[in-house]
Amino acid sequence: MRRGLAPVIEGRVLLRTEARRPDLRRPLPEGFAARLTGVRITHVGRRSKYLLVGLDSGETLLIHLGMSGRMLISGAMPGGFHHPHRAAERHDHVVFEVEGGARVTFNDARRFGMMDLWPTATLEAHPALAALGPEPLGNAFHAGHLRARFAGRRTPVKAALLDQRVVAGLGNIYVAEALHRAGISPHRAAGRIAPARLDALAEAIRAVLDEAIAAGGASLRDHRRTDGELGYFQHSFRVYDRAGHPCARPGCAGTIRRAVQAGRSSYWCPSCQR
DNA sequence: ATGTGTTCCTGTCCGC
DNA sequence: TGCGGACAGGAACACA
Repeated sequence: MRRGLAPVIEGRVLLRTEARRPDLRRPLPEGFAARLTGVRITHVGRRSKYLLVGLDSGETLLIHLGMSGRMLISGAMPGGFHHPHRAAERHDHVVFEVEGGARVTFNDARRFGMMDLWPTATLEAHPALAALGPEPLGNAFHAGHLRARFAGRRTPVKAALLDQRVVAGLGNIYVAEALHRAGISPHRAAGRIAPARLDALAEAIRAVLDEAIAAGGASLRDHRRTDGELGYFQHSFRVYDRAGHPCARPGCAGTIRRAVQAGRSSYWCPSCQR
């Protein structure tokens, strides 16, 4: 999403912002639309699952998509193309009009998304960001980090990887796919994984995320790219949403299973994930 | 401290 | 075709 938005909005002025309802999951901050009108977007960044839109007003707009949130670009598109604006649709909650003719619409059927404004100077102290673990694609994330964070923990590794304080930005799909690639059962206690297997896990996490980003994400139901197109990483799933199918690992004769852990579906191959 | 279960909201799919 | 129930990519919160 960041890669789709940056070429369209970075360096441009927000001419007008319309909040079509006062709240998403939580209330929008005081004066939301006014604070996002007549300000220039200096930078489009990301931390974990939060989009960070830096403004020359000294504030940063934080955006989380929740489960069903989309950021859709219309009007002036990257490369000088023009895509007609669409009529307002159900669940279009926030509309950004950008200098140069682009419009960005935040649509979120389930309204689990969030937006907030926070001073850029103290951004890392924002409650949603302060406790986050390292970026999985950054240098601070490696097997040694997992070893330290998993030490002594008896919680299933699936739950530990979904904990954003351990490593930032992994969701249910990418945890399932990474554990399968690393040959680790989602039920295994986090503190009982041999160091060599943590090497494989850290590498599997990076590989899954790299491939998923290149594919534009996974569009199972709700996810759309900023141009409205589907991502296609779902075609690369080896276990997620594949209960009853044969394991994709070469030479493995297992059958993918599904079980609920901590309220979320887990998918794994009992034969090659231990 | 560390773990699990519930909740927010709407849409879709499946079985009857 | 209609209806009820299960389920959905997240994360805050209550509680054991």
